[in-house]
Amino acid sequence: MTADPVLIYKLLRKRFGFQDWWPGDTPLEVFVGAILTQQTSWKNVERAIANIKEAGLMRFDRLSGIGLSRMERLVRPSGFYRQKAKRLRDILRCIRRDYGSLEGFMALDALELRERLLEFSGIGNETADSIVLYAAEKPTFVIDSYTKRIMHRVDPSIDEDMAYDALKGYFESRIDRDLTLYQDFHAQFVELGKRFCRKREPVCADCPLRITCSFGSARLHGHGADAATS
DNA sequence: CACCAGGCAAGTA
DNA sequence: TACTTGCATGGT
Repeated sequence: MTADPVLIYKLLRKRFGFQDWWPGDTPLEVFVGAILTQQTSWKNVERAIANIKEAGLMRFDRLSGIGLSRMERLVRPSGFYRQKAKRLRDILRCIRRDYGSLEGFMALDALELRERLLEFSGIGNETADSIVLYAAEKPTFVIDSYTKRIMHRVDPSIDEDMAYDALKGYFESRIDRDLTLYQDFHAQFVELGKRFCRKREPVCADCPLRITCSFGSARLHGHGADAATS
């Protein structure tokens, strides 16, 4: 058993391949998606994003200026629509007021950008990091519930309730700060989590990665010899 | 029917 | 700090 992030990434990458995750057309689309996907399946978020696009509003100068009721109508399929509409609109207006454009805001360095994002109501740790990593494209490590669950199963000494910044630091101190690597690593965790590490998924105590026992042939955690060497 | 999905914030103790 | 509740739709 190991909790070495570098090895875990190699195994996941070999098993699932490069993910090319979150390929939004624009930084704004990624930004909007990051907020709308909170506690919501991506499928529903796609509907909301489609609504915005079809209305010709997926442009910062337009979306930051629409009314609250219209925003509510647009994002309704993503759930929590009253909260999300208000928060999204407030955030976009604030960025326009203080930075003029989304690019101007995204031009802040990663740490500064993260701090500014966390000041907004509606943006917490995971959403802030997702925006920095996938919209602004600056290397910061994203932690989500899958990451915590998987790491806990890989190494039970890692508490599933571990503080966000602590687990984030765990990865960032062990992996080179590379944009594509950080983006793909998080994507790999989500892929593994969705398929083999859901809440009620049985834990396999015999497997080095304690995820499940039904991984298929291209073994991630192989019972055989190549798990730790490939 | 219950439970979950790529969280967050506000309130309470 | 730690725990609880509200937010709301859609899928299994």
